Amino acid sequence: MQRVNDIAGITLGELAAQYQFKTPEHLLKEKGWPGQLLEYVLGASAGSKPVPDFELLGIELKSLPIGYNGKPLETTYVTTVPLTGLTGATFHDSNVKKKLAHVLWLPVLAERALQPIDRIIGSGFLWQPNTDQINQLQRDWEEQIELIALGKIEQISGHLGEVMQIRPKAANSKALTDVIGPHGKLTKTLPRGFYLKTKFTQQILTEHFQG
DNA sequence: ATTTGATCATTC
DNA sequence: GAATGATCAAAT
Repeated sequence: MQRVNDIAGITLGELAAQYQFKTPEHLLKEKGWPGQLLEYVLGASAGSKPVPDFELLGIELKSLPIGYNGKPLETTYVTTVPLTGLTGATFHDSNVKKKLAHVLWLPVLAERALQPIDRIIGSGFLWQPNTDQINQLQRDWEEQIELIALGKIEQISGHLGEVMQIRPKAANSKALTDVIGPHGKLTKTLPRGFYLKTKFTQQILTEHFQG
């Protein structure tokens, strides 16, 4: 947290310069750059291993793009949606619950008009979901996972879920992976991910900075 | 080929 | 303008 507090207020460009990290002109082809820079600087176990960013602390790092109004500009990716082997799956054992058990939120002023290097790092904070938030996530998880388990994934779109939605998460719209089909047989579909709606992350910001 | 880091861009 | 759907690079 000391390192987090040390970088609050400076720009991504200044931080990248200090660590001799590359600085793209735009994020058209390096969409993950802000997160990768922050992981590197804060000492998160690099790479794309399916474990928490700070493995020994069990803490997940999430950068959160916000606008001049302080509100989130984008939904927040959580994890891949399991599309097979859902028999007996429960929210309690889900990757969603594990990922969100302990999060280091790091807001970044990231208006699109600002070049990536001019985006300003905000005040990061540790967060754990409260009972209400757990319950909201569980309801959304169960509703949507049930549809998938019943072979109805094609009925799922981004409008489902009160605070957490399922959307494509793939190289492109032609990528395919296994899924439970309408008649219980495996078929193919676009890989999906769970995303937190901005309503939810905004609530987290509000309760931290005003609560 | 998949997961993680997300943001871009079109649609509503 | 917000939300959904599409997409990109690195790491494994």
